[in-house]
Amino acid sequence: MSPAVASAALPTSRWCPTPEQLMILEEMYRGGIKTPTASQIHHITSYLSLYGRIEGKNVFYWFQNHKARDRQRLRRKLLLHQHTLHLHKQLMYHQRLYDHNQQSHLLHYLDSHLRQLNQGRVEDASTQLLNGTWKADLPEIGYNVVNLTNRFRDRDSTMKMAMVNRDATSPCRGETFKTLELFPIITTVSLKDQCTTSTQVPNPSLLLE
Amino acid sequence: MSPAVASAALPTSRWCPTPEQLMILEEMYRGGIKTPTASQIHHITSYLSLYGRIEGKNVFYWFQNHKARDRQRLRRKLLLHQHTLHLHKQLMYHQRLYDHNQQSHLLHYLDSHLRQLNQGRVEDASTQLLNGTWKADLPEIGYNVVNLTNRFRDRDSTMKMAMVNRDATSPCRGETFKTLELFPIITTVSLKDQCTTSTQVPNPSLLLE
DNA sequence: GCAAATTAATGATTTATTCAAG
DNA sequence: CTTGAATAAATCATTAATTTGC
Repeated sequence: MSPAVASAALPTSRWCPTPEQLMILEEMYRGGIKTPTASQIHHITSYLSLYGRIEGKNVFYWFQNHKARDRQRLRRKLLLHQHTLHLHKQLMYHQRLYDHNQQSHLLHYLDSHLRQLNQGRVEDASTQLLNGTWKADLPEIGYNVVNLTNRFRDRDSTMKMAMVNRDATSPCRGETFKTLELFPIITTVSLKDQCTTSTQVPNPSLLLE
Repeated sequence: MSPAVASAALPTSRWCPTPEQLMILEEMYRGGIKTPTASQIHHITSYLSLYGRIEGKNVFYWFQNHKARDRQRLRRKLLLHQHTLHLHKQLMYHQRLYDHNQQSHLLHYLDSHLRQLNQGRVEDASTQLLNGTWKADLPEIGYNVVNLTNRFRDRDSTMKMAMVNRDATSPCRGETFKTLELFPIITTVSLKDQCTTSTQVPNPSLLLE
């Protein structure tokens, strides 16, 4: 209970660094001193005594804690980053499902259109779909399909198995709506009838050489 | 079908920029030229002719396309960022549920312990839980509860309503396991009985002043 | 504004791990 | 393989900072 020998009234139970001491310690840490040796601790202590009461163990503990908490902060940051990556993977997976679903709808839409166009002819819509001749009939839709297919193929190829061998008109075993709820981002696939995409010759007047 | 006037055999149907041309074009684009004027196009074209066959319309189209695709990339990046934010919110929400669940288990565990300790006394476990006197009986658990409570409070306060007024022993309406699956981060709550916390004097030999 | 209560920060301690020497 | 020093990690405990209710 009684304070030590000749020390003045200092009932504080633990060291509380003065701002100057703290500043100097942090500067030293930044300067590269992470685990000071005994003699370093001794020197630092005697130097910091100029700014207030301090013991060697305080310096020792300070560097110990500071280093540990530095690492801790770093680790936490890393973990958060990993979380983000993990979530990003999930995002990609769901977007994949979502895109596939969009593509399915588009193909379905295309198919019904072709059926209407082709009624009476020998070649039916499915054949047209397979051999690609439908593009001539509905070029603007063709563009969108190609576009979607490309985007679909571009994504990272994990979870590939989830996408193959699926009926074009069936939803992805019910996961579609969950996806839409979770990620309400709309991949704008314009289906409006802007049939003016004929391959015209470009004619900006300034191109004449 | 036939090639133009005096041009040598060049059956290629479309312009294919040489690496040098591409580099120069990109440099110009980065330099600020997004939609070059007619004269600019003319100059660029004549300059790039040094590196390979090129026409004014190629330059024009290149800038047109590059600008558009730049915008597209930007838009995609923004969307992705929004996705990440959204997912991060979800993470926080689920972690919140997860933590609360942990806390519930801990409280339940604490409660049963106190019931055992208190059998025969007037003050029952629930009362002890409420007024805080249980900390004297089980200090090491108390610390963990406080710790968990702190972490629990730390999170962002969206979805706060989901957490309040919940029975300490009931799971969070079944969402708990989903959370655990999605985010397998373990909040290590050590419940071991280390009651040997006598305050020993630290003794690294180098600390003697 | 202030005082009590709560929360965050961090000093101090203990425990676990690593690694070199024998 | 064991030992022991060094130190990293985990934990405990106190103080600074803040929130909260009046």
